[in-house]
Amino acid sequence: MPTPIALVDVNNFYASCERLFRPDLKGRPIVVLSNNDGCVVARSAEAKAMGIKMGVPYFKIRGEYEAKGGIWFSSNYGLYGDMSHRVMTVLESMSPRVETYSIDEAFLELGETWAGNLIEYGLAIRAKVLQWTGLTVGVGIGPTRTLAKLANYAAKKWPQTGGVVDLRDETRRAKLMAITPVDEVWGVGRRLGARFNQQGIQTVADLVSSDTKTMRARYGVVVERTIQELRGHPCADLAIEPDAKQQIVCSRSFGERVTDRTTMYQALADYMARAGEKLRAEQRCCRAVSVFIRTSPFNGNEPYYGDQATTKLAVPTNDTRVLLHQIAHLLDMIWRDGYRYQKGGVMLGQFTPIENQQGDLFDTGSNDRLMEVLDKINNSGLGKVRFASQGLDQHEWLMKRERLSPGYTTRWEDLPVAK
DNA sequence: TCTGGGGTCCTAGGACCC
DNA sequence: TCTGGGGTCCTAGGACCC
Repeated sequence: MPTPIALVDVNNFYASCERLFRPDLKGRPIVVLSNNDGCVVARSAEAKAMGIKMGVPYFKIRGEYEAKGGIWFSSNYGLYGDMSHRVMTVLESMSPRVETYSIDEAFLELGETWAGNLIEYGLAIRAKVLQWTGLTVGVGIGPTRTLAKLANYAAKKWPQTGGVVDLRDETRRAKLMAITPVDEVWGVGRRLGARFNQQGIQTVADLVSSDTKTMRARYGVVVERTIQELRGHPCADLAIEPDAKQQIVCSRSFGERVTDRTTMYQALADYMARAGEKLRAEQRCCRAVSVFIRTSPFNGNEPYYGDQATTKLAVPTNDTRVLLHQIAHLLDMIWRDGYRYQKGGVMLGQFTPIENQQGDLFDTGSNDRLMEVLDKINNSGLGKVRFASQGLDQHEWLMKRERLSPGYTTRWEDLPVAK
């Protein structure tokens, strides 16, 4: 019998974070929008009940939604990141082995202390997270991560479970699977779901009872693993230590269309500087540097254009100046006049550890100190040092965030005041 | 007017090597 | 007449996740 695993996630995470500091919004529908206030990326229970769909462009629902009293916020990742950290800290106090899976989810290995009493354990987790952070979590328990995910789905779907479901019992599992659509399974997205349906696989039970060999031949090894996990055979361990990143991407949709090369260059320089910071935080150097630009794929009235260009550095680097230096010739390779660009970005890849760098014979000296000082200043919260190529203005126009909530937990000036 | 950002893994095919 | 087999690395594309 494999060690039981719990999947714990925060209900309506972003929307709950916003409401945490705005008790006056209790009972009101809340949605949080993506960057540029584009799509709906999180919904409160009330907004879900109104039928607001995940990922829908906000302008399509705005009129009706606001007429019905709906509230919206721009994404406040500083706030969500900090609240996430608090939740994870509580979870780490409840289990010695925790895998942070996303900003609002974690897998916990359940030790012997709690064996046989896992519903109570789940309830204890909920109570403690609520008391310490004010956020409500759901808990799904099973012998594999995929089953823990499924249990978590059930805990959300049926409130009478009290927010905790244990799927270690096979009879219970079979009952749930028989009534759960196959596309609720972790790893089955829209496309696979549609192909399964076509093949007569409608429920999770249908998938579990399918022939493994046939499924592997038809859909590949990922689907085979999913089936094994649904049968209770673990195919992956908990990833307690996150794997080193294999690529770093910094990209944004623009608040306004970009039509001149100089502006595009500044935007890319801005992303590149950010990518360099992330690279150094990972303690890595990179060899591959790419930039990409594209017009909107949604605008039928304009021709679409998008392309990317990559260069391989002779010597791996994490020096922002070297990275910035690549932009001009990469942009030359793909820039076309006459288009209204909607998005641009940079990518870094082919990483090597920082400590065993091959020295550059012709290098005039190490730049480590400069980058270190730069990062320290920029992380101090006291001010920002920028490269000239990023432009002198702060390009606030690059991203729209019309309704950004305060940094309640991350800025002294924004601390909520108790009355 | 208005459609996110940042990742992962797998597979197939081509280049290249011995 | 007749044209290997096995391996690696890289890239592009497709699928998925939150």
